[in-house]
Amino acid sequence: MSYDFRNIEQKWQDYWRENKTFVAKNPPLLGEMEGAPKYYVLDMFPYPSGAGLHVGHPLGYIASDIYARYKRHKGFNVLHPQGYDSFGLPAEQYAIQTGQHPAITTKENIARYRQQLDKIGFSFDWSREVKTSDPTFYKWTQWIFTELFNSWYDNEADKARPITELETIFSEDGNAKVNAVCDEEVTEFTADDWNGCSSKEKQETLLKYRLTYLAETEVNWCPQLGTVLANDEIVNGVSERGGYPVIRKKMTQWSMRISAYAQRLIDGLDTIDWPQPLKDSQTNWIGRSEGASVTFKVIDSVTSSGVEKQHTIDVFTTRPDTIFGVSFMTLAPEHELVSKITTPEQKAEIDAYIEATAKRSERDRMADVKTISGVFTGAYAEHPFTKEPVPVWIGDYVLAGYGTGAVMAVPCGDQRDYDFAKHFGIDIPNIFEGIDISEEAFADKDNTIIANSDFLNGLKYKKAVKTAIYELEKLGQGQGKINYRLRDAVFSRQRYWGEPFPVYYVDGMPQMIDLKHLPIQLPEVEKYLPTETGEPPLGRADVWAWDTSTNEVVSNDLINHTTVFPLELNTMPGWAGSSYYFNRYMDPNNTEEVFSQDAINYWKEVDLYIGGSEHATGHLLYARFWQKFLFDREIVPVDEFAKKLINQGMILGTSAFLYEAILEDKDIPNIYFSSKVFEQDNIENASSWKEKEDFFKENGIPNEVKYRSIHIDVSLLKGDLEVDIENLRNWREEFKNAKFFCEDDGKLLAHREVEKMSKSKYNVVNPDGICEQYGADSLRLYEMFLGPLEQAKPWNTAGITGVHGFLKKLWKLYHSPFEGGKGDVFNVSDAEPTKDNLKTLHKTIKKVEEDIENFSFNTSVSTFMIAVNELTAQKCNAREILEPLLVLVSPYAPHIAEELWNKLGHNESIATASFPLFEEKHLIESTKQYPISFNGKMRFMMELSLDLSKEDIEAAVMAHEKTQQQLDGRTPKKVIVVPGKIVNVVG
RNA sequence: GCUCAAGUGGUGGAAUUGGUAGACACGUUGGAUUCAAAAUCCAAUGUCGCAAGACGUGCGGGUUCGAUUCCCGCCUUGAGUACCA
Repeated sequence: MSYDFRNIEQKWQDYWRENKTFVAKNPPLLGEMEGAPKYYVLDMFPYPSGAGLHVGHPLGYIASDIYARYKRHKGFNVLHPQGYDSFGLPAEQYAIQTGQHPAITTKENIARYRQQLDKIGFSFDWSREVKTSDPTFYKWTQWIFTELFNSWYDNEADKARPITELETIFSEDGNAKVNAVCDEEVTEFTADDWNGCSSKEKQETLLKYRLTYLAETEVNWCPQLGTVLANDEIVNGVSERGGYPVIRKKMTQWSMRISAYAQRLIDGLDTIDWPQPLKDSQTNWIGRSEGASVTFKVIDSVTSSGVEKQHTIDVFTTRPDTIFGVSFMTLAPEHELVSKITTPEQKAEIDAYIEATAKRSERDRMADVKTISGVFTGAYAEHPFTKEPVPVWIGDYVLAGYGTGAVMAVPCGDQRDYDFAKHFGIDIPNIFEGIDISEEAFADKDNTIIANSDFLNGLKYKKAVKTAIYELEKLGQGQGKINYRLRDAVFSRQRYWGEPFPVYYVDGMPQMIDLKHLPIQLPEVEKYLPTETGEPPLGRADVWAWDTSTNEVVSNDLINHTTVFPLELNTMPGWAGSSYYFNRYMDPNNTEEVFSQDAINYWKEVDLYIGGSEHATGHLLYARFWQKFLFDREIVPVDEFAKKLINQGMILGTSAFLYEAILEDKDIPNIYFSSKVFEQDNIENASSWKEKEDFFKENGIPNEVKYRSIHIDVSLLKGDLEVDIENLRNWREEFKNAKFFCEDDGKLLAHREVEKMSKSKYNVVNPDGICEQYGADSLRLYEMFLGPLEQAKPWNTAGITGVHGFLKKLWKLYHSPFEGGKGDVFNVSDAEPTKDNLKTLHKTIKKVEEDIENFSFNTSVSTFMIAVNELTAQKCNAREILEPLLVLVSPYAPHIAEELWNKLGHNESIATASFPLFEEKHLIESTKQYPISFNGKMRFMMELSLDLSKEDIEAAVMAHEKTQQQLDGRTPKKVIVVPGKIVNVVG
């Protein structure tokens, strides 16, 4: 009987499902897992796109599955769940185009994903499946939102606290003593002020403290998508999805006060085992910088509107030591003070500049960083120490969104200020001792000695900073400050296919709907576009009002603003559900709580999280934020959700291209060039090449033509390069009647390039086809064999024959009688294993165990191959060897392992078997002799076996032929003896 | 520009307390088997050289008896990030 992987794989996948082999147990129902340590292995759950899985998707899942299966063999109670991040834009876009409800598309896509995943033989506990778009799941997303709303951040305790405690403080002491993270413009009030406020006034004030709050914010608005985007959803100034332009726009939006957690998000990185590049990019994204805030008074504030008032400009600087180098100030064009301080003479010019900048998109502004532009406002500020007037400019190199949107410009110490000053002929005073600044600014902190700066003269950077801050504080015009780049996260999206907010509005103030009435389910709408009046899609719903007397969603017609109120029209962003789903897996079917305390205290956190690095500043940052919040509010027991994280590398596709002549005349058939003639004969530039001219003449092509390379589907290739012309003609219309300029042998060759695997590049390889042809075990082994898990690597299906051959050999090892048999009899005996058999087995145990613990899955596949080759050569059929070997292989190739395990007479799944114990004594081998390096000092190397005594080894060393030669009869001074190691013999 | 990671055969990649570089696999070539093909098996396969041998881990130095591995300086590629004051 040969290795019939199709039947074997189907059989065992059915078996696992029917026997609930991989269902994880929660306390108190642990059963035989009582007392076993827990281990939680998690994959980043997929977005179920319409395109289905390609071979790149399962890479991380296979790795985590191997680890999960290994941990089961090691006796752990393993939680290894899977689910779907099923809210998202593609389903909504599809709905807009087709009218199909996103829930239906999503359901279909999930079914397809599940089918594909099942074929690969993962040990997921599907009884714990979660879907973010499922009301039983988003009920808890809504609840966490209300918890955030009902919390504020206390800087003293450095944690989130219930908002009711803040109300108590306000009613007793006002807000003077409260040190909270809140909106900038909060004014001081006393207990009496507070108690005298109306309910609405109180709500307005509290909103400025809540961890999720409504605010008029400048947002990234994408008109084509009709929605707001978060910073991490924008790449190079255009939307990540679709690549549409993004503009700045003011809107009332829900925001999350993630900035309250900025420092803890940095500090927490030290406590978790995540890849350094990922930590770096989070640290970068949060962007902590230490410095000072400095207040400049505006002189003689007679403004264009004629009103006189003392204005001040606050700036943030990391270089307060350079304050005597200030020769001007720059405000962002959007700065609110600009209109107030501009002099009448400058008003026209300023207005023109602001208008010009506003028109430029974010992208233009970023692309064009070299051009220096700005306008003088006519106003002057007073230098805090010298009291000299400092001209105030506006310029678009200052960003409204960072710091205070204003800078004190020190041209001698900052290149941008320097360029600006040079361009507009502003003074560049030098405050650095012994530094020439005639060519460029001097920004090297370490070598700074301050000069021309009054009390700072002669000081080095660190001391000067301290002194400057001290002096500023004395004046009451500044203080030390830590600034973060991280902004609060906008939480509203103008979309249909997302979690609805559990929020209704009374008199314009948001009210939370209590947990017992959740979930608030998405209403039906007849179209998924924003309304004609620009409201989000939920504005189209007829039944979308909240009846506070019945606590039900009712028809909009009933809105009376006394008992029935309008509901929030926005929905939550994609990262809402993914920010806590890992906790929900611990107790996914709980209808009373998000998870029971028993469950969360048992599983605690994810032990191993595997996923792509593209989530570094999105999902992984938000999830850490929510976890810290839930920890503060004592809903979870740990404040980091994942102890260890691994980024699997991307699997790349090898795209195929043909060169196409760009023809304007529609009557001429399309012309495509084989890659070799095109590249080697340099067709693009060789205009007078005879053969090409003939070909062009024949086909009526003008000689001056431009070319481009176009993707063709990789499935159209025969072998590596050759294109199947017939199939190509049938593939797409443009090739039907095309002409092909081929190689001399008549072949049409494609040009290949490695790129990201994607449907639009026609380079995807589908895992289903691989499973069909080679089996899931081959796919699993091959994905691991390709290279290190973390590394990006191109896919090449051809190589899979290697691991497939290994599986066949493995099968044969258990079946084929070695002498003269037919090879179809199961042939495992109770014979004593030989020394060589034991050595091979234990070598393999050691290596495979080390490899799995180090996540070097690629090398253990080689180890298996070597083991099977050796055992075959040794004609080993001893059960004592072949049984543990299966356990080693089973995490990688579970189906074949189950089948052979079953044939060995086991009724239980191999998943319940223990990982074999490694015994060093079996690695004993006879003394191995290495070539010896000789360099006058006489040192020699030998690898010595373990079972020899010291005397034996010394005798072996002395008897060694080359040692004898090189010692030339002399006695060595020292013999370093370490059994099992290579040793030096010093002569 | 800044930060990080990585450079080893035709290809994917192995080897790090410094110790026979190229494991394992793909590909290629030759052979066996076959009417033929597929499949399978055997052999060869870093470069130059008939050979002996020499040279070889991006480049140039250094430490060492010995360097893919450690140190210094460069080059290249990839990823992330960017008027962040």
